[in-house]
Amino acid sequence: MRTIADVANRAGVSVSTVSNVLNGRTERMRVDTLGRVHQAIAELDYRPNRAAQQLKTGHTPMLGLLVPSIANPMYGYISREIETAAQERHGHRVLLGNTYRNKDKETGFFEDLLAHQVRGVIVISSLVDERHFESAVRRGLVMVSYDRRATPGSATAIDHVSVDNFEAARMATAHLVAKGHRRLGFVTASGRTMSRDEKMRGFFAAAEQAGLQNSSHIIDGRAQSEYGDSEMADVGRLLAKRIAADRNRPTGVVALNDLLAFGLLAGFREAGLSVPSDISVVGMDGLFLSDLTSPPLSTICLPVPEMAETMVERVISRMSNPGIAPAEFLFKPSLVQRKSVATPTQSIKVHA
Amino acid sequence: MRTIADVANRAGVSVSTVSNVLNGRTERMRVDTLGRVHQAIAELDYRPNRAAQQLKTGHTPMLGLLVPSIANPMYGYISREIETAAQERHGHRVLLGNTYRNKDKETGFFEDLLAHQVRGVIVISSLVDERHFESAVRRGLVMVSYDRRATPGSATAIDHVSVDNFEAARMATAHLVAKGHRRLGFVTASGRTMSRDEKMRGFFAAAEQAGLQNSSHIIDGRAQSEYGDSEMADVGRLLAKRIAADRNRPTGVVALNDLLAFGLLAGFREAGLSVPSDISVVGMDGLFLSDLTSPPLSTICLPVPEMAETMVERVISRMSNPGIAPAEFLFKPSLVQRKSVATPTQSIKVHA
DNA sequence: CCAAATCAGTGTATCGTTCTACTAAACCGT
DNA sequence: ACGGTTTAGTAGAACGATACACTGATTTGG
Repeated sequence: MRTIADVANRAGVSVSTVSNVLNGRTERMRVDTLGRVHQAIAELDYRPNRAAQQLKTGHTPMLGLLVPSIANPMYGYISREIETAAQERHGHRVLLGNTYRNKDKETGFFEDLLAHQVRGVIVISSLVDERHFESAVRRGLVMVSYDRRATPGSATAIDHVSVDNFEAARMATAHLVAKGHRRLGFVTASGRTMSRDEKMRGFFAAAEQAGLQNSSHIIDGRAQSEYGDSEMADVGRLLAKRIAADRNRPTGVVALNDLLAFGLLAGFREAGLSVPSDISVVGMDGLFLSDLTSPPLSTICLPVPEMAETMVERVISRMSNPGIAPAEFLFKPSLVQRKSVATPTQSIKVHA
Repeated sequence: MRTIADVANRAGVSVSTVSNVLNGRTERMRVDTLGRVHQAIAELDYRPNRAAQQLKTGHTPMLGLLVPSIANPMYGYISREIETAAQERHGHRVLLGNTYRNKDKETGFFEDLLAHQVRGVIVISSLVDERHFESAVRRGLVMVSYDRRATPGSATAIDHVSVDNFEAARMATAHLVAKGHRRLGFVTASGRTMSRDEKMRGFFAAAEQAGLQNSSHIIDGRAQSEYGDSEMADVGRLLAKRIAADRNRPTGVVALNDLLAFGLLAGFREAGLSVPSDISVVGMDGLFLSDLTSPPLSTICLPVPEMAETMVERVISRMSNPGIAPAEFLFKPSLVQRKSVATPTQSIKVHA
């Protein structure tokens, strides 16, 4: 590895001068000196050692990114957008970690980031209890959290970026109502994420608005694990069978997310129920895969690239300017109608 | 941030001694000294500064991971297994990059890894032309490449870990043959990955073996981009329509990968063809999603966790022991039969 | 009982940068 | 011609760890 001293030698200047050109302090510098330094850098194919820079300056162009599981297509999508924005727009690399929604794994990742002097981290879809974030934030981590709302009581300085989950579920539910459904279900894996709670509230709000509070229910199933990707679909499949067996079942259901909806679609098919003629389904997320199911899934689409860009922009600007107060960013979801929702038939109990 | 000197002060020893306990050189050390150091570390909540360690030692417990797009569920799955193995079994963190199968992005990532003194990198599914790897390897990167075979001529010291793609496609094709299919297609997005070439060879080998070389064809379509996740499915959908319109179409097709197969399934459905009664489809990858399609996809399953573990084990051991010669690791795929393959009906041209 | 060996540490140069404080030369105005 | 500015750099002390070469005390062997 070449060092700054090699460059200085070859250019016939001091290391200070090389450092100055490296850091753009070229105002008081003769053009030919500048030229010689640039040439020496090129000839030696020199690149500054980040570890040394970091030791000296205390920071490094790197971001942490925590996801429950990168195998989950939704988190994969978000992560791609985040990494691309961080890299292309801000020159930052990203350090990825799967947390499996495990508190110790999250804490361990924060410790490592701190040890590596990485000061910015984006946390995707963690648990409701955010107390283990506090210590890390107090020790200097700049954090933006996705898919959670700010906790009113909490003093922890964290940015929150999220889709309006209440609105997302409300829209999905209202869509079903508009299509004539009067018996509704909200299908979810039991778990403890904040977005889930918001969505349930949105579902009930829409049901109530339509005067359907008595015929609207939560249908939930416990997943094997908390982070769910294949598990999420498994829960959907299982619940579909439970729903199919219920002679008083809803005519339309909204699923916690697309993955769960995929499981639902598979489960209904296996149970002999056809979507949408026997039962309507609407998902949430807007995965590209939701266009490929049978039938193509009507879903609530999230503005992922915009949210990703906001998250990256926030961590990076808050790192360089600690004065910026943490804020909350709520994005609007949108309904994409495909083929999994229809007007309910009268012959609902035909199967019972 | 606490430093090693703070710990030394509090424990009443020299920094050397603290460094010694940090690095496990405790043989010649009185238990009480060791105890005092440990206590001081705990009391101050001290963690060594990685940047300083790195500057001194020249390495850091970190790995690079390059994928075409982490939004692709297959790469997400592989990445999750890699990150988990690296972290849990070797204490290494992973630096992720999306390459979009772009040479400059790959090269840029290598440069950054080198600048950060990260010496190990796993490259997932890059292009056939690996010449831009050479310079990085020469400059010290320990590389393992996934989904490519070693290039016989090349002297570049790279490990290759892959599934036996030839065998995978051969198995898929043989499965179709065993079910009675006599007109076969291999559906692919045109692109220039090495695994694609291997798979095509496997397809033809199986066809020839069955004496079907004259009724077996490649069906390919150009994708919008080279890295394809949603694009891959789009190609499948498009090609499905082309196939459906062909009165002399194959009765069974094997798809380059599951994502393409998903597109195929959707496309056939839209074209009014039913799988498997009108046409059989077999995928490759064994994504968890392939169990959720309609019909559930018969596919060739890859031993992802084992391959991921091997990749991680190889980078890490080759980093610490440069004497180890690069090698090639070929894993065996396995057929998982689901519902997308059936015996061809006689009434093939019913639709034409 | 004394030299050699062992024990239990310690002093300090070093890794490759950054950046503040300094300086030597050239240029002014009077 | 002289002091003061400006210009165009340079010297060197950090940053926080590591590890080689050392040392002063204790133990051992003959």
